[in-house]
Amino acid sequence: MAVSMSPKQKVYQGVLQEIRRYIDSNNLVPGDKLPSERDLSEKLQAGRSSVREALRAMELLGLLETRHGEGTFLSAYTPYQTVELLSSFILQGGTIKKDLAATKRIIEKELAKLAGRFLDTKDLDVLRSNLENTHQTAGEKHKAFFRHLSEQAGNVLLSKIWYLVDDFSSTVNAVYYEEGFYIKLLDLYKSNDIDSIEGLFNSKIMDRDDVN
Amino acid sequence: MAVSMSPKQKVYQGVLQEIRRYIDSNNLVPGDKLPSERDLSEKLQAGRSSVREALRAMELLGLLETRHGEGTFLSAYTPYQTVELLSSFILQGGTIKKDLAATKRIIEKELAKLAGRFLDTKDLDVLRSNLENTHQTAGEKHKAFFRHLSEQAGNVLLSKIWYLVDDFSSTVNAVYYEEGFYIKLLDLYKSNDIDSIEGLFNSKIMDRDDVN
DNA sequence: GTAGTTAAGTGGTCAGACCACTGAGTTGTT
DNA sequence: AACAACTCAGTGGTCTGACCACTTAACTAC
Repeated sequence: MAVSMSPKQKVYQGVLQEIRRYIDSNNLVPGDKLPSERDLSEKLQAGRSSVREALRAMELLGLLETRHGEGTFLSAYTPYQTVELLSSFILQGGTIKKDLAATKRIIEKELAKLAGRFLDTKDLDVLRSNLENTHQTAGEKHKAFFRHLSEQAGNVLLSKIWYLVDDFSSTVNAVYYEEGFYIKLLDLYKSNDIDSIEGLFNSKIMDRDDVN
Repeated sequence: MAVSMSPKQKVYQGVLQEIRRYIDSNNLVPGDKLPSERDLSEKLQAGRSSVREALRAMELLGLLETRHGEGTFLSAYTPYQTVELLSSFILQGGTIKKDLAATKRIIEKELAKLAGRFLDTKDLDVLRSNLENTHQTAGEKHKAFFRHLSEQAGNVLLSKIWYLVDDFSSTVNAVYYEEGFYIKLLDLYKSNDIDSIEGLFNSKIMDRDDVN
């Protein structure tokens, strides 16, 4: 366990850092292969079990994917397992819930404004037909709606943050806006009135929380 | 490895489920103690290392807390450390650099607006004297300024996100605004004109990037 | 050439051994 | 009796070495 560590950090946490550094310095992208567990164990001078603890944790977070007999691969962030696990621990505190909802709304507002500059008629059609889809719940529609917006916003970082916050938010409850909200937003897009988006999002609370 | 499992589920995932079920059926609340690793290992007929992989993963998610020599305890779910880890991964990648400044500005804007509702005269004095500190670079002043604001904003999650974005941003170049910007913001606070903050941040580009 | 076999590499899992830390009981001193 | 020091069982932290299961590619036999 020679992974450098200042205080009483656990070995697996040190391994976590090292793996992160490795990914960074080698410019690995999703799909790329990581060294084998035995390799890592030797290079980092840590037991294989410690290396595995780090890898398993990262796997659960959706950061990487392991294929038996093949190896461990960096994966695009797919939070499925995380969501599923976290969702069963919902009972907790109000502060977090409040922060999540507020932060999510802020980010969605800004994504909406950013995207507004790039949306064309086709995009608006997609968004509208998405709202009319009867096979989705309101929560799913919301997600699809803003996913599309985030793709058009031209700010990858903000989009990723949205994914993250939205994901965590989902573990608490499905948050979406009242139906008229999306319509109004589309109207603003159509009339190219980007400046009014701020006001729309700041208008009185219109969130809906699934009872869950 | 007798934890019931349909397909080729890994043992640690089965353990995860069982622990979840245990918590549920025993009505454990944050602070309660879980069975020891050896107990779980025996009860679930799984190797201790597998049990540990599950526990470590849950720990990383912030679902539980382990105290050396004492045991493993259920903890209140705080997504913040997870956010931190995931963010560090999200922040890797090429095109993101150019989004950093924009995202940072957005978050700072919202923090400024949120904090505006809570700032008192003393806070304003602190902020002002901070600007007049001659021992700091413009980048340091900026950081201190918004750190204070983030503390007053009352949204821990958004603050955390700011920290991360700001940190990463620092590794690229020091980003701050022109001196008049902060003064104007303080004036808006003094006159309690929160609504104009949006406009201030959206006004023409006035960022300064250190060449670094 | 193609099908089947083999071997190396890799993740999956387990058992057992120590170490380090905590807390409660035990002992010893005053 | 009160308090300090010690002891020890319980628990997490870590490592090692051993197998098993799966994948891939090289090799062999036809």
